Amino acid sequence: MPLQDALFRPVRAGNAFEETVERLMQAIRLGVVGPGERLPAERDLATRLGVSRVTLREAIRSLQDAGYVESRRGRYGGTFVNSPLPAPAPDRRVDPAELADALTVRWAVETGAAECAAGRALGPVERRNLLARLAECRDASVDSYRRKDSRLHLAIAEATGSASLTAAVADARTRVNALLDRIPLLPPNLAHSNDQHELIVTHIVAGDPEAARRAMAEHLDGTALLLRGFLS
Amino acid sequence: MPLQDALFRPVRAGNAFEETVERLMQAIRLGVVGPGERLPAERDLATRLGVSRVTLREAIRSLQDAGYVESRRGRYGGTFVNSPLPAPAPDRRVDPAELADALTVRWAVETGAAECAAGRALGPVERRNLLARLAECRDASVDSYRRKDSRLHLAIAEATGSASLTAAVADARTRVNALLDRIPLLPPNLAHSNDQHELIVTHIVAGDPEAARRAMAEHLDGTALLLRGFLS
DNA sequence: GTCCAATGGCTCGCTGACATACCTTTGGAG
DNA sequence: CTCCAAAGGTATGTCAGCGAGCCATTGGAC
Repeated sequence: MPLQDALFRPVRAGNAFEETVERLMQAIRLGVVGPGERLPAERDLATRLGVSRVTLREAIRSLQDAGYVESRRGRYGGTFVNSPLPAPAPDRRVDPAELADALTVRWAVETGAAECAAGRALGPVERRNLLARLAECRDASVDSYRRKDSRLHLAIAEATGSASLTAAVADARTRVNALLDRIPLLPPNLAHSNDQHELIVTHIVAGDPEAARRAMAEHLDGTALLLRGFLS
Repeated sequence: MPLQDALFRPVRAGNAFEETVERLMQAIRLGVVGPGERLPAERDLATRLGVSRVTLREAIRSLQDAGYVESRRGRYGGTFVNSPLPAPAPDRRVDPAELADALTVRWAVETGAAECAAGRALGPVERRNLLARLAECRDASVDSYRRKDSRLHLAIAEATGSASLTAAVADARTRVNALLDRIPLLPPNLAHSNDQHELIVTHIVAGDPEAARRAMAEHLDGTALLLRGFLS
């Protein structure tokens, strides 16, 4: 029974160390902490992540070894994200079930987020955040595009005011990004994406939920088609 | 920055024992394992949940103490869900932020699931499952209504074919159900719910994503309104 | 120049959780 | 009647992860 599989899924996705590495990688790959920027201090971060400082340090150490971050001691020191970032790990085989599953959740949570965000009265901070991310996306280089794109989508999720929904969008994007890393990023697609982004944000800012959701759905369908085309 | 709060959230929701208890309670409260039914065998369940049998047994023990299950030894023994179930824990204060957050995720994932399910070619098993749950819901007593209702909504999520989305819907419902337990369940609302359920399932079976989504949105808005009315 | 607060780096003992093995109970098969 | 497979019940040694404390380094404030 698949329902029981969904409910009796593992309570832990891995050991504390592995999950911590995943979280930090997620923050870096989604551009939440960009190249050159600093992670929160170890003591603070360990508390937020609910792991011991020892475990967090092991995780950071493995990111250092992989070339993602560098640590500096002393006051005003910290752990900084490298620029440029190392290339993602080499391709593994893609499980078609994982592809379908990831695209489905992504589609559900992101269209929901777009519609939700458009249905709320946005504060000036949220509105400015959206527009800033949109602009960054338009100006982004091919190298940084995936991160800027993710930041925009996360800004939309944030605009719903729901931390859980934001987290869900982040997780969904992380899974889809891992798949996107296996296919080429072509400038025409990129330009098309930017047009769609503009449309989505416009509808959200204008407070038109239906239109925002439709624009987001179309945008996501584009990526999904691309992925399915290259990977299956 | 709220975005970092969402990403640097705790890696563990509690210790292994607590999370295991939560999972089992979730399965029982959502009606995935109904009164009189048997949980999977300890060795099997421990493997699926990714915890040791010792930890699982501690969790089961605490459910026994709370009156939710009973264990019998010997072949054809096992751990069985009690009937009737004990009343849920007494009311605690409701955090308005938790209310808003829970309703937002629920709305996003469930409308997404409904639309997604309607957009797929359903197999005969899925179709029958949907209709069976719908019927059960209609015939349900006030006592068992919440469980049957949850089963129907989970069946819709299952019909998307995505295990992750199903899990997300289960989690969202668990949170919302915890809130619903604090307000009265009135027969008129129940009848109205059933009409909406029928509409939703009809649209899904007919393969009309837009309509399915709209019907689900309306259904969820009803519950949300009720909750907000009673709790804030 | 000196101080010091904030940061990363390190160590050690304690506890929760795990893997594994074995024991006990039960009810149907033969 | 006997046997035994499948289930719950128990005991033990090991280790990951934690908490807490201390050390080392750094650069701005004064």
